[in-house]
Amino acid sequence: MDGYQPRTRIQKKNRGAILDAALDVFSTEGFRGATLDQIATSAGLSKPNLLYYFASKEVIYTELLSQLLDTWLDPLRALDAQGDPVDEILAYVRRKFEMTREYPRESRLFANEIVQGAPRILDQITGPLRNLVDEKAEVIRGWAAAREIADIDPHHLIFSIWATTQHYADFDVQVRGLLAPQGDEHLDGAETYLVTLFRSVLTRPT
Amino acid sequence: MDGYQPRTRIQKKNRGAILDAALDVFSTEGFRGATLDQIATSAGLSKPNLLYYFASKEVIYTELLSQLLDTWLDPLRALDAQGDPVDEILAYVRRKFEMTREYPRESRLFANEIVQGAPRILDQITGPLRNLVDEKAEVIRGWAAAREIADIDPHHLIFSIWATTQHYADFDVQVRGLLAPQGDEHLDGAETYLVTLFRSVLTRPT
DNA sequence: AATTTGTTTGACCATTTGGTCAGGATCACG
DNA sequence: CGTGATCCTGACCAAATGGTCAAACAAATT
Repeated sequence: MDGYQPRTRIQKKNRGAILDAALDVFSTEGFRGATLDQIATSAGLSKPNLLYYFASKEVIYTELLSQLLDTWLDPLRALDAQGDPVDEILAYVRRKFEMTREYPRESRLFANEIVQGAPRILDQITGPLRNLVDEKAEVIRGWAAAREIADIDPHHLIFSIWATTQHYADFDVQVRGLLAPQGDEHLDGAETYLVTLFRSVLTRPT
Repeated sequence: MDGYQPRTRIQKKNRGAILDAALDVFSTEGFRGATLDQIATSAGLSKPNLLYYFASKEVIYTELLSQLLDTWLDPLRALDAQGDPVDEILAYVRRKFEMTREYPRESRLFANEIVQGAPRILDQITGPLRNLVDEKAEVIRGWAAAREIADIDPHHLIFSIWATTQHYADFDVQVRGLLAPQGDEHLDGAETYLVTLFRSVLTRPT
């Protein structure tokens, strides 16, 4: 997505620090809400110095987004048409959940972007994402047709997997507000519940 | 939440236009991303005129949020401990889905606020929302204990209902991008799917 | 050590933006 | 019709913000 290679050790360090700080700020403030000063300070740099490494605010943001999208699709890519249908889909649920657990900031960055109409990522959605989703939806449809899983719409199944897993990252503050004084333990309960939820609908008698 | 009563017909008209315009703008841009000029123009007023009706940007925003939260809770409030457990929960799913279908902008406004850490609504969440959720979760727990529904965690059930229904409003642009050239028809498929999903987990053999 | 290359900064700028204000226009009502 | 209340606007302001630039400073390289 971006041909840039850090040339020096300082570049590597500072670009990394900037992207990490930017992820913090963008994911909680959105693109417009974030300021270069915030990002710079959080990265331990001055604003002009930050702009020495990245040409503009926009460039930092799109860099983050494109880095993100790629790893974001990995769990779905790994869905194997040759495997056991129920196992494969439930394994996908688990991988997706692990992802939001491991990378909640990335999830929120993405959520911010989409909720606001995906102004800078729409082509990625109707392009690569759509291709992958259509491909895997076809696999799932095949399983349903062969009666290896219940007869359900693959796209809506995928949407519901995304929605339920990402919810714990994107709406984290609400979830914690409702479950306090629990800490992170609820995430284990969530995973168990979600696997049960999807196993139920996949294996439901028809 | 707000003791204001419009005194004249002009006030009624203009305050209404402002709130409607503000809902458009805030729900797609977030609080910081929205500008008073955008809202004023979209409402057909000048900026100073807008500020004649509302003291500040913040006031417009919080007015919207508090109006919203109240109606937002209605579907859950209607969950009746005396009714048939499965029917009650599935009816709740349908009501919640109707809500996001009818008020997608409100859903996105709320999503924006929560994703960004709920800075201006957190006390509403840990207060009224939490009370209601705890109350209804207790009802559901009772049904599960009486084996009238499967044994599942009520809170996670509620979260998954929220997540899946709101997904179609909050991630609307993504959903459409992946389902195009479909128009709004997918929403019927979504409702059918969601009812099936939750019926499956509620009635799953134990 | 000298020089080239890479890094950092303070000062600065133009634009955007939330908000103010004095005065003018319009409306409601006696 | 007159008058007080309501409504509206252009001009203005201070702060915030994305971004520039020349010059100082540090690292490598020879």
